[in-house]
Amino acid sequence: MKLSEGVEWGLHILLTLAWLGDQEPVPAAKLAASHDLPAAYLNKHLQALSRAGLLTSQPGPRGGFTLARPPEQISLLDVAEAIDGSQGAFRCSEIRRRGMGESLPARCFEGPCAINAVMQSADAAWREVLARHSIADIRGTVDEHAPEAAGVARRLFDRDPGSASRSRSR
Amino acid sequence: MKLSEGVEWGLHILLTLAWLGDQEPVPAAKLAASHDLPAAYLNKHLQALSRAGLLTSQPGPRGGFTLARPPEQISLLDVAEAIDGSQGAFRCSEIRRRGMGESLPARCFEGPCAINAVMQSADAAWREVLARHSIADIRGTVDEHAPEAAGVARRLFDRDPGSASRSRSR
DNA sequence: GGTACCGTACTCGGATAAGCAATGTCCGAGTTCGTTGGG
DNA sequence: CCCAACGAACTCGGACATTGCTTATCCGAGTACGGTACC
Repeated sequence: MKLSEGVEWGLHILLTLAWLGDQEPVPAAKLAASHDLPAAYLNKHLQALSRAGLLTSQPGPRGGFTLARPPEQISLLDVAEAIDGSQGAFRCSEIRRRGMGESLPARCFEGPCAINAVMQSADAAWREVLARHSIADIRGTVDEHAPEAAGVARRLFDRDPGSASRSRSR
Repeated sequence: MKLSEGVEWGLHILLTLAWLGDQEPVPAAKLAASHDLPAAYLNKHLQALSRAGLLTSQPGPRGGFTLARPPEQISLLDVAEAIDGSQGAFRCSEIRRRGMGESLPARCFEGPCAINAVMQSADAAWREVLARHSIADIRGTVDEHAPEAAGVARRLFDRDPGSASRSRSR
């Protein structure tokens, strides 16, 4: 069982966008540079986040990606499902019906497979934890232990309020 | 994120062995036939269960596999980890340190990555549910909804107490 | 001077290869049982 | 008749192909901006 590493990338990217806190689109190339990631591949995951409605994309010059919702309304589960798919880890193939199961009456299979039931409840517990935490929560925790991080992010993307040469600095 | 389908196989096989409830070894080929599974591949997973100490194997004629512990002491987590590995789903690659993270002081990285912390707690919740349920619990649930299943299993493996031609029936 | 048009540069978006782990298969080492020959 | 040695069959155990999915990359469609020609 292994989660796609794109989930980790997506979470860090969304955290970075949450730090910027505005609606200026950020191109994928700059987002990739912010964490030293391969730009072409990150683009793929950004599209998945866009399709899931977590990011809004804008083509053309001055285009890029912005958060589609406030960070408080984006849970870690949203990100994980957007990138890794919403299917649970365990998929019951009903092998209880095969082999010796074929000689059992149909009423034995009316209820759900007991093994599957426990596995699904474990999956639900996993999702429940992820749904409880939002990107804003992560931002809060990091700001507590590393207050400098938010400033570094804003400076990297020319969002420093102290600099007057912001609009046309490229 | 996808769990190996071998986990499902292993759970059903262990459930079948729990129904037999004795110490007579059962060869892999018969276990495979009981659920219509490819024998050669099932053998691979049985070896994993054996290495993990959940099954004991015995070579030679009249050899096979037996439960190494009573079903009450085998949790679903034991089976999942034996077959799919004990590594968690999320693996933090510390990308917070790369890119813009390089310009942050070292003290920012003393604490664990906040994203990783939440993901690990979700994994812990998943494991906790699986650790709470044993093979014996599964057997109890199935016996409740499908009481015929245990008998079919015992008959398939010549464990029917009513038949006198048990010892030398082959 | 103002306005409309055009070319350019930059962006996302999806279609297209490469690598690797999970899946699936096979044959050899080891052990037990039945048989056979001898005492 | 009893015992010991031998051969054969059956089992697990690990080494060897193959498939599918994750990872990785590229180029094309579309858009906004800047410059230029015209009114």
